[in-house]
Amino acid sequence: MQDIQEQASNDYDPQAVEAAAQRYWNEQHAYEVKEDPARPKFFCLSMLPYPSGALHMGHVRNYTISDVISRYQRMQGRNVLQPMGWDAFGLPAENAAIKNKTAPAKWTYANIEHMRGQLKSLGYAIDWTREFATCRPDYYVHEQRMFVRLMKKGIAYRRNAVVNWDPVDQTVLANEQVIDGRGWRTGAPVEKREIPQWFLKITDYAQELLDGLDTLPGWPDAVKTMQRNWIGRSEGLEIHFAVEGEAAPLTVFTTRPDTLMGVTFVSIAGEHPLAQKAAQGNPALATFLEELKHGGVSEAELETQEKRGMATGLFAIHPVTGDKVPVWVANFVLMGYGTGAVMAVPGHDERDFHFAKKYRLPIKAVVAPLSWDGKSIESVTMFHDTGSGKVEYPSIHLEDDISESLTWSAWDERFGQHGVLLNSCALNGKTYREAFDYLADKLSAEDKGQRRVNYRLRDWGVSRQRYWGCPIPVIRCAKCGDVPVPEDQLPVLLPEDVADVYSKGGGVQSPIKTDPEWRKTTCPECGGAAERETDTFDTFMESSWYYARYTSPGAATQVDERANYWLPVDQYIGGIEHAILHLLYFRFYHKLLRDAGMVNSDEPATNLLCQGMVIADTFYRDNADGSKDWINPADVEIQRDDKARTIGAVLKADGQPVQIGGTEKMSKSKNNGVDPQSMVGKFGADTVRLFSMFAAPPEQSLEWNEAGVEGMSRFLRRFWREVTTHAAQPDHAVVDPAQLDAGQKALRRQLHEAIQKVGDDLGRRHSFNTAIAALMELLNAVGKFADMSEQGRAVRHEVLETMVLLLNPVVPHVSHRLWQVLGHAESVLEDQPWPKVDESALVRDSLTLAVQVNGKLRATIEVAASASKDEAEQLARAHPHVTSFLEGKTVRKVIVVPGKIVNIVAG
RNA sequence: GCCGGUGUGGCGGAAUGGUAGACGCGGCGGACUCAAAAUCCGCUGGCAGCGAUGUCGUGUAGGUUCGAGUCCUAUCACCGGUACCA
Repeated sequence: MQDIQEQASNDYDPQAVEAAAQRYWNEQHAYEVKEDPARPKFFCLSMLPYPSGALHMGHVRNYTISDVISRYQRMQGRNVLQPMGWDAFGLPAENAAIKNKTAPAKWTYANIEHMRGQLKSLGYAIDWTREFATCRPDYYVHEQRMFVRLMKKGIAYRRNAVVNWDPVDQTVLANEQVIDGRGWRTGAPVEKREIPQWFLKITDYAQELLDGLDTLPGWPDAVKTMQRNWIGRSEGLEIHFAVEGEAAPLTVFTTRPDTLMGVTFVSIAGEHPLAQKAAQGNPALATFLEELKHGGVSEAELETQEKRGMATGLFAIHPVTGDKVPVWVANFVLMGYGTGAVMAVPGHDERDFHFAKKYRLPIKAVVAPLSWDGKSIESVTMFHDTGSGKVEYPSIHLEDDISESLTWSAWDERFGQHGVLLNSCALNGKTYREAFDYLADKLSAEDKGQRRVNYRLRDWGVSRQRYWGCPIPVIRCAKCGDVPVPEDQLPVLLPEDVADVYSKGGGVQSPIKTDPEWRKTTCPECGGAAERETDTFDTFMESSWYYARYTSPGAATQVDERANYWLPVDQYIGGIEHAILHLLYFRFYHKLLRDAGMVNSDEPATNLLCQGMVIADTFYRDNADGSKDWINPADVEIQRDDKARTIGAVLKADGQPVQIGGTEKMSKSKNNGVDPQSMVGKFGADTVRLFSMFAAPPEQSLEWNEAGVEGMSRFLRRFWREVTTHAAQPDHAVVDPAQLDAGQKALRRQLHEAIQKVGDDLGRRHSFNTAIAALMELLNAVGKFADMSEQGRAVRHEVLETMVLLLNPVVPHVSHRLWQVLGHAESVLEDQPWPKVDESALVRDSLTLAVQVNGKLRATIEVAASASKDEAEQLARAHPHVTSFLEGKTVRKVIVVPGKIVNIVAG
């Protein structure tokens, strides 16, 4: 006790406080957990980091949110699991290896060592005994075993798919490596190339993934909406168009069969076999198809490029009318989506409309809106193709109005809407639904089509032509085809010792692809010579099941029975950038685990929190050549005018001005990154944690600002001083509510209001910034509270002791020490129960009501807490500010919201 | 292009349809100090006014409501995702 009192009298020394607390937690194994059926469990999971080299503020934010929730939940009596691991495979390791001429494994392991130390300095309540790196064979062996089982089930299969090809480096490029249509390293124009790839049939689970979203009230609506749209369920018809001179029909999918009679051509993808065939005798078309191969494969690139097409010379037969319609190749039709062919209805589809106008293809109106600007429609003309090159557009004729603007000469949104059919023979007068059902029945009966549910979602391509990933456990045998590696031969090891390849300047192509020996093996079925698959898995594969592995450290199988104690995850936290891909694969893989009998839940996580980015100011100077020198914010001083507005900035080193470049995501390229480690060294982990929780609500972007960090440090020092000063005073009495005077009651009420608010903010709203603000207000209040009477000191003691507990989830090191300063034995504070609200302390004698006249605030009044609506109204109407506004007016209505406002409506 | 989100003082933000700007930063004034730092106290959205107070104000334009930062429609700007960055 003596040494505690001595230390307590000293100023707050974060380094000493944090080292002591962390040492104690380690000695106590405070955050190592086991399954305990007697207690409610809470699995708090953050997205595992990629070991890029150094912890960045985005990590700190993610893991601090997770830590605050974890510690709070444990104080609620839950058995909390908070694990950590490393998403250790990935492209950056290969890029770094090429640059540094070293092996990806070595770089990765060194980064993990470094970042683990950084994470530990932040004092997270993590069970480190469960840590793993996904690049280790004892992790990925389970992934390989699952894959060979999925092959046998038909969930994993191989087919061709298009990739970005760099013709100079002779490698496949990731979408982010394609910049303006060129390879980032070589600058060569990128080409599309079809290669065989492994896929997982996520589309078999499309409906379940869609329906499952309705069982996740704890997920943000934005994420669920994005996933719904991504899955993109649509109901429509599959329609077969016979092709003149071809045996096989052209199959299209449409959600608008009601517009079938408006089809004036059919569009197909450049890679479509029919286009390829047509090009054989058509040099112009062959050249065009060759041109379509330029550029990358990303949707953003494909969708924003100019819409282009060319006639194939082939004709399709309209399945109802028997008319001939031309078949066009169009660059916006993609082989990978649906059937690679679409029926074109330029009268009622915007994209087809623009395409038809550009290539002077006929436009036919077959659906009329029910009304136009509220006017009823008299008639709609069909198109006329005069044959002289002059095109007349269909037009709508309204009753009592003749206007040129109603033609199809320019697109109008209403052309695409449902309406009543016309110019469609037997279908005339039918609605969308009637036409849909009529055609579905008719085409099915004639074997020309059928009803179909289509999904936008495509199967998950898991092959990567890279080295630093989990080898795909398949053997290619000339005789037996693709044979899964037998389970007793797993894992297929990725060789880590490839430093030689890189030191010689190699590595642009995968070392296991360039090594003639690695692939050699024998076929497990026929025993003949065979080759291994040299592709590796997409790294989303590892990150799709890591959460489950945390529950079963050391298990010989992928997971064991412990998984069902911990799963599903109670709170998942990560960046919004993962809203679709990772979070969809994560949900999909959980269903694969379930169907393999390994887990018994349907969804992997019940609650999801998506945090925003960490951003910072940018500063630069222009170079003579037009490039920019980016300057780190730490080296810059802001200049202000007399109203505190920013007017400029100078470099601290030379005092000369620098340009201000706006606030952007922290990145190396803009040199606006702030190193968490240096911040911890300067201010301590608690201050860094406190700032990252206080500066913004978790789902918004957080602007790093060092002056703000200093403010947090100031708060902790004041809190420290307040507690140590109080603890140095003589013993305090116990609070006796009956004896409290008005000032003591007011402070105590503020405390209990804070308990209520902080609990709600941390536990339910995840509104950490407002919880901290409430505690700052409480500290301001206790700082002004000069009452040294016995009950005064007792109230102060209750406030400070409670604050230590309320702040513990955010600043656990400070709380750990101050708990002892307040006379308690050293302990794990998460085992203290969360403070309880004393309802009697919340009672108020009077309330402040806002008084409005016609919705505008005119006065505030104090009313007794027990005052009736009538009393409040009378008091409000008697207020002089109110009477002056009511002069000469008649009161028409008075709205009284108890405890809030009185609004007098007068006129 | 498409899908999702965000927009409030000089700045980060608060306000869960009911007093817009809590809390923090910055700024200004004061106390302490030989001085500075640290610390403490006070003020701080714009305009008008000595003041009481009035008036305007939540990207822009409309609308719903007794009452809108919050709900609806349109629009602009920025951010995230767009299937091989993680």
